[in-house]
Amino acid sequence: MGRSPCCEKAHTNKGAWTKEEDDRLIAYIRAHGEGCWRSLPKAAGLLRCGKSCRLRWINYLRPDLKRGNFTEEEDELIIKLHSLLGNKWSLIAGRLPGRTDNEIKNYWNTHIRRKLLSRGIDPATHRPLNEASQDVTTISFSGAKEEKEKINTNSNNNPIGFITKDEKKIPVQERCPDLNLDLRISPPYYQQTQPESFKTGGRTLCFICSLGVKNSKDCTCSTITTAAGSSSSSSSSHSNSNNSSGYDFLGLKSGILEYRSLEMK
DNA sequence: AAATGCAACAACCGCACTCGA
DNA sequence: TTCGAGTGCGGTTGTTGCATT
Repeated sequence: MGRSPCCEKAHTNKGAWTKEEDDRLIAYIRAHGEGCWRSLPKAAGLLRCGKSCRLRWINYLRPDLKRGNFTEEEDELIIKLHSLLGNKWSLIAGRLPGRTDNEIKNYWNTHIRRKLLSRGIDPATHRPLNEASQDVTTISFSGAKEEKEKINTNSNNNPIGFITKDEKKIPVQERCPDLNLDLRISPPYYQQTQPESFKTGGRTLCFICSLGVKNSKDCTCSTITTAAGSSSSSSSSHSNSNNSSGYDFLGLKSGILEYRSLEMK
């Protein structure tokens, strides 16, 4: 039993949008608001798939979009965020008002990658190119489960986590080359050493929450607060993450951009 | 002027996640 | 608890326009 198609492909237009289609979509969303993308095309009189309408609106027609070239500040911010978040374009876009994930992704692939390469930096690892092949232990958040399964699968044949390639055994170390946080695994020390700005109202935020991600399955606030002797829940940490004493991620509150949550558009 | 190569970006596709019945 | 619809995300492809030969 396969997945049902998102739309009836036989009667939908594809390719570039016409001015008339754009106008219809804008008019419909102005009148009825966003949402119900599947039923929108029919209601708006468009021969388009709902996903296509959503994409067109989000990436091109939304009134709050900032068109035009990226500034040098935006460039640097994207690089910093990419070094922290990897290819999480929607999260990166959440930090750049008026920019979309698609736009940033395209810009990264066409401009920034080359810019970093010309600086001698590997765009995937944000390390000097000549260091790229060195042993690096990285931590992945999103793919941790899958990677664990892969490793378990591999371990059926080689329990120490080696993969075989062209008769060579290569240690599996760089599991997420695009998210190199240059972190080291060590006993927790945040209780003593974390700067005050990393805490909210006396509570400590996990890394995920410090990024502004809400209700993430990767959130470890409860673990941390327990460890810190607090009885507060992770949600209370979340609710405090935007207050005046919240973590100033990348100095955004006081720096280039105003702090805003990473809630999706 | 025509052919070709390349960069930029809009759009598509498939998978994963969330949520309600 | 399960399942399906709806939606979001990231990777990839297709199209267009400009530069070069």
